[in-house]
Amino acid sequence: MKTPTTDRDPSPLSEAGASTAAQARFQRLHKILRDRICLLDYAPGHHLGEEDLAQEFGTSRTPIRRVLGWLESEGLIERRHGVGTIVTDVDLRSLDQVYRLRLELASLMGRLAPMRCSDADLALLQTHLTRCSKLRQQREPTEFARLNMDFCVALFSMIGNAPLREITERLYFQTSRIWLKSVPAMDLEEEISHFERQIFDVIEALRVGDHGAVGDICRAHISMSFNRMTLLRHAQAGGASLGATATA
Amino acid sequence: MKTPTTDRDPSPLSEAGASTAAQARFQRLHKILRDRICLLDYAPGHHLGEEDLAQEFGTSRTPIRRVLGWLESEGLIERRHGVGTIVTDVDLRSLDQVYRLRLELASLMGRLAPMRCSDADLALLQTHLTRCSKLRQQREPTEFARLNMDFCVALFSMIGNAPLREITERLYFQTSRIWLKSVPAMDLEEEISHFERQIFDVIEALRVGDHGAVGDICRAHISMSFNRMTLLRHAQAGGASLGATATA
DNA sequence: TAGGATTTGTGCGTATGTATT
DNA sequence: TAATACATACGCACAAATCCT
Repeated sequence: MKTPTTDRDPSPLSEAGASTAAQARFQRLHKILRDRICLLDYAPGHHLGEEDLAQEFGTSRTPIRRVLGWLESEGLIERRHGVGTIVTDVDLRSLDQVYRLRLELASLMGRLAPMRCSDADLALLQTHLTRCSKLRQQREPTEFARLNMDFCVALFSMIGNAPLREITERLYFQTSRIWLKSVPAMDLEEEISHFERQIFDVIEALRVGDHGAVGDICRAHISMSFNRMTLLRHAQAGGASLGATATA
Repeated sequence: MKTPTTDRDPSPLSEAGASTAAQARFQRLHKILRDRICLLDYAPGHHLGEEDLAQEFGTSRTPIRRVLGWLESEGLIERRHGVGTIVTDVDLRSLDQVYRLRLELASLMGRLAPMRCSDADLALLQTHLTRCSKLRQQREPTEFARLNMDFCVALFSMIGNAPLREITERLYFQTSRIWLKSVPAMDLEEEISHFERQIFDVIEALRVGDHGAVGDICRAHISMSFNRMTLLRHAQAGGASLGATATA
């Protein structure tokens, strides 16, 4: 009765509202720590002490350990007995395979099943477009990364195929830090323009009901973003200037 | 030095050997319980008591709870405070989305990255073919399901793209029970023939180095197996005979 | 409706493993 | 090399939640 039988709800995650207080706390702590990691508040290599977190959130170590176990399964942290819990490092080379897979999954986004898109969902995406316009003046990379995260989470939640939805979100959070890490050497103005265009195009595709196009748009932007960062890495390695022009 | 840098090892699972005793025990218990669930030794609805399992394996509840948490994230069990831990139910309708996704991922198996296939790997698949021939006489569904599991795990471990490898295996174990559950009303002889053909074709494709064909073969067999079970369900629902001929 | 039995979640002290001095 | 410091893993007792009588 609470959830449609065609939509399995395997994990204590899943955006479906938590029924118990314990599950609600789990989701809250998970989201907080995940965002801190993905927004580089906890940089790669940062040490996460169980005792410290327990004190900060007013619980014992036990619930903290549950959250850390989940973050470990998502590849965001690494725990070693006797050593500690540290935030995993991210770089383009090690996450190349994740990017290749994300490209293919993006194509399936709207084709495997129709997007679940209500008018309220479209309105939410519109607010993201508005936020993007405002951020153009501020030029704060972290806030821009947060907007990107909010938009992607909102969009992914519309994916009709439940397992594809979970996997897509999981892989997104595995790679999202790379962009923010690369920002200092990138053209922020150009990045904002690309992203604003993506939001606009996705909304347009959803409005006319072309769900397959949504996936194609996302795939194209993932691919281009990855290529921009790859070129950047080559430019840095080659000692070229960090200007707007990057030639091979 | 222990693992190539291009192959991330996020979870305490990952077939990579466990370095510590605790991780080895985790993997061992996880595999034992997972197999019991997927081979219907623990049928859907079966109650798993933490205290009982702790006693059986000679540990406290803590390591057991870690394993159960992982099995829950894989969708094989469900835990509820005050109620207990029960094995999830599986049926074709609720896992329809998983099947659709598995079809698409199968296509990517050998195309996203080359299969990692050594001579030893090929020899292992040959033993599966031999086991299949022997099982033809025995006609024991559970042993046949175990062979299918061993073959799939061996094949999936060759997938070059690491995240695709993990996801493919995860989704396989989410659906593997359905076949064994459907066996009593199916033509076992026909199922064995189909599977033997799949093993043979996969080995042939790997031998000639056509990695893309491996995925196509798997996709075709997943699709046909799903269709056979779907027809079976319709036949049962319609009250038709359970004979070999099933016409739409 | 209330109370007891059962089961998972939590809290905390201890054991074990690692790194550094 | 040995000892010390520190962090995670473990084991046990208690709390909270659910179900049945």
